[in-house]
Amino acid sequence: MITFETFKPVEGTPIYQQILLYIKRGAVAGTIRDGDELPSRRVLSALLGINPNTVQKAFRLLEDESLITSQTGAKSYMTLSGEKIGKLREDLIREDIRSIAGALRQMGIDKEEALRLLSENWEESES
Amino acid sequence: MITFETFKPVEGTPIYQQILLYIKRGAVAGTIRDGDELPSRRVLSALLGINPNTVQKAFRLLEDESLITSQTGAKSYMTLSGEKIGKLREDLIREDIRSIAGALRQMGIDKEEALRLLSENWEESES
DNA sequence: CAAACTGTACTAGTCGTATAATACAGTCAA
DNA sequence: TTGACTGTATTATACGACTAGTACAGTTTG
Repeated sequence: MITFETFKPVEGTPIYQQILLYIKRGAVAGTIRDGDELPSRRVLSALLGINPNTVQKAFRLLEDESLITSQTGAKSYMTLSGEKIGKLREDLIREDIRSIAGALRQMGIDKEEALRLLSENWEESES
Repeated sequence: MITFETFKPVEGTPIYQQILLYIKRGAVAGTIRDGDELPSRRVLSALLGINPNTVQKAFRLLEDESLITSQTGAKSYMTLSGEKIGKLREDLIREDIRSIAGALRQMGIDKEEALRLLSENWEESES
C-alpha cells in the first residue's frame, strides 16, 4: 500500500499535479513498485484533507499514462515496467535540469558556479 | 530602456509572476540596473500580446517590493541598490536550489549523482 | 445475500488568473 | 496650452483549479 506519508502539498501548483509527481518520483526512486496497491479516492482525499474529485483527477491522468489500472468497484494498482520507469526518470530529470539551468542562466550564473552553488546548498535544502 | 526581448512566457505559471521573475533575474544578472526605464504598461502589454491589467499587476507587486517607482503620468524606473540585489540573488538562488534538490531527492538521487546530472545536461538545456 | 467498500459521473459554487472596455488624473514635450 | 503619452481604477466576462454534495454501478467480504 502506498502511504503518502511524505506527501506535503505546496500552494502555488495544482494539487492533482503534485500527486502525479509524487507517484512518478516514487516509481523512479523504487519506493513505489509494480503491483503496489493505491489507497481509494475517498480514503486518500480524507487523509490529505482535500476533495475526492481532486484525487480522482490525478488518478485519471495516471491511468491515461498507463501507470495505474482502475476498475469500477475494485482497488487500483500500479502497473509499472522497467521501460516505463526509465522513460519517467529521463523525462522528469530532463525537465528539472532544464528548469534550474534556465533560471540560473538568466541570473548570469555559469556552469561552474551553478555546480558550486548546488554542491554548497544541497544539504541545507533538506525538506 | 528594459527590452523584454528574451522574455518568453510559458504556460503553467501566471504571466505576472513570470514578469516579476524576469525583472528580478535581470537585476541579479546586472542586465537591468538602477535607474533603468521601464516600458509603459500599455506598450509592454501590446509588445507581449497580453492584457494591460496583467502587466499592471506585475508592476504593482514590484513596487510593493520597492524595486521600481511609479508616479501617475510619468514613466516608471528601477530603484535598485547593492543590498537589494544581494537579497534578491540569495532568495532566488536558494529557492531554485531547494526546488531541484527536493525533486531529485524524491527520486532517490544523491548529491554526487545530482552534480553529475547537472554537469552533463547543462549545455543541453539551452533555452 | 447484504453491507461496506470500490470507481465513476454529474451539478453547483468559490477563487485566482487573465481578458476586455472604459474612465480619469497627472506628466511631458511640441 | 494642447495633445499624446503616462499611471491608476473600475466593471464585466471567461476559464481552470478546487470544493461540496449527491448519485449510481460494480466488487469484495462477512
